Amino acid sequence: MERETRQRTAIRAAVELSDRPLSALEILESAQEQVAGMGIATVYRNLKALTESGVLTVVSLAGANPRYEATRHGHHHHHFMCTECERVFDIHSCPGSMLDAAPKGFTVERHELTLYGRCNECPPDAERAGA
Amino acid sequence: MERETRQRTAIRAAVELSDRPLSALEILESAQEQVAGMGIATVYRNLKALTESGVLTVVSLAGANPRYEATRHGHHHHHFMCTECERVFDIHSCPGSMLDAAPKGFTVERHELTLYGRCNECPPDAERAGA
DNA sequence: ATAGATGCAAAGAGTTTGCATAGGT
DNA sequence: ACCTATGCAAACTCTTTGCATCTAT
Repeated sequence: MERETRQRTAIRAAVELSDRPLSALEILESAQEQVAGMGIATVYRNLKALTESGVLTVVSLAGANPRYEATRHGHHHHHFMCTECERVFDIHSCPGSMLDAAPKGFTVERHELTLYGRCNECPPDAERAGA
Repeated sequence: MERETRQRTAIRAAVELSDRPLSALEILESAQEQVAGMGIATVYRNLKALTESGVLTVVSLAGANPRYEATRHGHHHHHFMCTECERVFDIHSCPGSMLDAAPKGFTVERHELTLYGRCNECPPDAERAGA
């Protein structure tokens, strides 16, 4: 990662200016607003490079594609995924405890907690039906 | 899902007799010990049918392929994935609390917690180096 | 006998990679 | 000018699907 290309700048900006973790496709669409015609391969290559250099962090989710966020959000947190719009949001807390709940002889290195539900823009069905 | 074929029986047995959740490939390999030449498509088709009929449950993991387990383990639990051998194990506890940690206006429907580390057969590097 | 299930191979989604060319430095 | 980064397309992994054939009932 040695050159400051328009593509790299746009990709980095897309992630760093977002208030939530973005998927590769969301990043492509956002970055294409700055650099029309950008290819998806460029996004993946840069996400990989920026992740390896520590600028970005991968957010792995159960049953969903990876999302990417700026590492500066880097204080250990978890995520919420909306089951309707599939957008992912940060949540700033952690069950901290119980991480020694693994069987004897097992060593816990890290953990991922993901909440699933409806975000504030996608009200649950009950609410849509009612008043 | 109407017929009791040798393939379906072997697939179901593979999952139900396992003490941990298995991936589609692990299930194929296990089931092929009973029915040589079984195809992976048959595994996927049966996993889908058995899941829809409630016999099996999908275990979605962050950053890994889905695993499958018998639904009878069905008392809400979480999982541990070994970062060395990639096998997944059940852990029978849950952070229960903090599930209202989502932002205002968000509704939590469910959650997934995954621990990552070394299982009892894959000791961490430190331990391998030392005595 | 009949209709669901299987195996194979092709098709899809998401991601990675090879190669010629464009573009930062 | 040099060499990294890009764009395109092909390759890859995991999963799904179409189709002819097999088989449980």
